[in-house]
Amino acid sequence: MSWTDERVELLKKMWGEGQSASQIAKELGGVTRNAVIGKVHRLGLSNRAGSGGSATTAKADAKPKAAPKAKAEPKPQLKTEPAVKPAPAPETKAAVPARKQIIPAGQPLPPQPSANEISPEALAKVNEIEKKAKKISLMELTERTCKWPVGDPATDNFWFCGLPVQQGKPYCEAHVGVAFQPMSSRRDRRR
DNA sequence: CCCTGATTCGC
DNA sequence: GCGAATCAGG
Repeated sequence: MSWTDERVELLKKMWGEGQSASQIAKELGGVTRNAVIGKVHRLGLSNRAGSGGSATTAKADAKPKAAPKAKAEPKPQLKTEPAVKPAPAPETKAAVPARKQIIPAGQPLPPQPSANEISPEALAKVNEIEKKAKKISLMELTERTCKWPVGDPATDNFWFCGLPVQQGKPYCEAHVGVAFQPMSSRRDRRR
């Protein structure tokens, strides 16, 4: 794969939007994130518009041989929020009323406050991965384990999914699928 | 361990 | 110019 105009365009666009190199690479296909980063640098747009913060940028030191070269080209651009809204994480749902079986083990209805319609596909997916779930305990939760609760916390039939989370999200892909619905999951019921 | 971007250097 | 390998930080 070569860097055609279109691919470069997409690269620029995504980079400008703050997408990570790996995401860009994935989107483009046929290239690794290294390639993307390399290209980004060659294009001279290494620094993104004053992003607040993360990035390990500006680090050219402690390296054996390296001529410090500062190449900063201010690139004006508007940054539009990608609309990544944090969703309420169920996490530690403490309060378990005296009632027994609140949640049928087979069908998790976690954080959704209001009745929420979840696409059947997503649900099916969840049920499937549920089998593969690592079924970890609260103590075993880490930043990278899916924190989707399954079962009744009041019983020992309770566990967390524990599969690898989707980066930046508290859940694995399948659970992200049901936790974050596009917005209107309603199939327009023709009326 | 997962991810990020940065840099170097052989091709 | 390209990008894998490597580095460095979170």
